Amino acid sequence: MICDAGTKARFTRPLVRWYRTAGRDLPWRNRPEPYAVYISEIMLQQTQVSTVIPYFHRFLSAYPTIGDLAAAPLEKVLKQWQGLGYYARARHLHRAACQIVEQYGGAFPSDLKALMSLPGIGRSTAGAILTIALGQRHPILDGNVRRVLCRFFAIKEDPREKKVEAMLWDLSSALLPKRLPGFYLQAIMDLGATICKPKQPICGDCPVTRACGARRAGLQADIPLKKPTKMIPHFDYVAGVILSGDAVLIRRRPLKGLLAGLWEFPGDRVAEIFGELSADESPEAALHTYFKNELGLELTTAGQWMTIKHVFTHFKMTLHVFICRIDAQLGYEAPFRWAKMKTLDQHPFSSSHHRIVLRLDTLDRGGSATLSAS
DNA sequence: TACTCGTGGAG
DNA sequence: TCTCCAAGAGT
Repeated sequence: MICDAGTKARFTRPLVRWYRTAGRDLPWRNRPEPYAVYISEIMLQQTQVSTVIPYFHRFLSAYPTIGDLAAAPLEKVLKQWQGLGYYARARHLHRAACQIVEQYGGAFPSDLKALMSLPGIGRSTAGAILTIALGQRHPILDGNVRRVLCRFFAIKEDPREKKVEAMLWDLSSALLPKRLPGFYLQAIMDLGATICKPKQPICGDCPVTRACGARRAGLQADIPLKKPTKMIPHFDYVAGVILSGDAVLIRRRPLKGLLAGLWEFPGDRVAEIFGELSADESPEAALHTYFKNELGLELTTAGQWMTIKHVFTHFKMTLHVFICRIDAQLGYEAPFRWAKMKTLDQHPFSSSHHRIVLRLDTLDRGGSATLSAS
């Protein structure tokens, strides 16, 4: 794919002109320092702008500088991240902040390779930070740029193919203007987000519609090539809300894997508790077996208390929740903990388990309504 | 290369 | 209700 000077001019000039009037006013654009741009770029990975905005404000308020972030315990950072998903981002963010403080004296690295060596920062994120915040000139290749370039240059091949991806990086690099490259990067991302959308692009409002290859060929809906949808499995999970006095039993998930480092109500996958062969056991029986095996606890539950359906990236979950009050508050060791009801919501929970926290909170305030099912 | 890793909004 | 998917990176 060639990109001569004329093509470049027909793309970048109208785009930047369009951005001057149609660009979005986003909070991190008022804070051009590397730290704020860094936080925004990490939060925006696979996450929509409208979701990120409130998190961005809260995060910057809690941790105004990279030093504040590095000094905070990981668990507090995860609490700030609660509900945003992809929690490895928060763990990497915290680790990277510590590294920047220790290795660079708290000054943000201004070198692409140095930045990319930090956890959670790939080529695109590093390029965006240096270009937008420091005025350097690096290409990016995120979902917006990939889609806009595939359409503008009418690339019909699969953009996830290594060869095509390399070509897109080259194009992204070749199109970078010498003047105000950071301005241009934000322009092309805005175009992808508001005009050149995945579905039903608004070609009539596009500043480069006349030179767009896909538009000319009428292939806007077919470019970029979509990957075939894959069936994802469904699993049944159980969780137990164990109350004793004014405390609740919770458990911290391991620091690797799904929802790493978050707290949850103890339980497991039903098939994991019984073994794969006996899948027809009831969730309630599974929960009893789990508590007997893990904690030597004989539960008495009165039917399902909540049912929570949740969809992860690669599987669907039905979470069967049971509630039970016990007398003795046994001193369980990590990763288990008895949390006072009032401090429960200070722990970071996954979205599905946080729904249990909220329900528990209304029950707690409600006073005597206690353990009735509904 | 292919899989893992969340969530909520839009249509 | 179902499907798609949003400023990717790590393994």
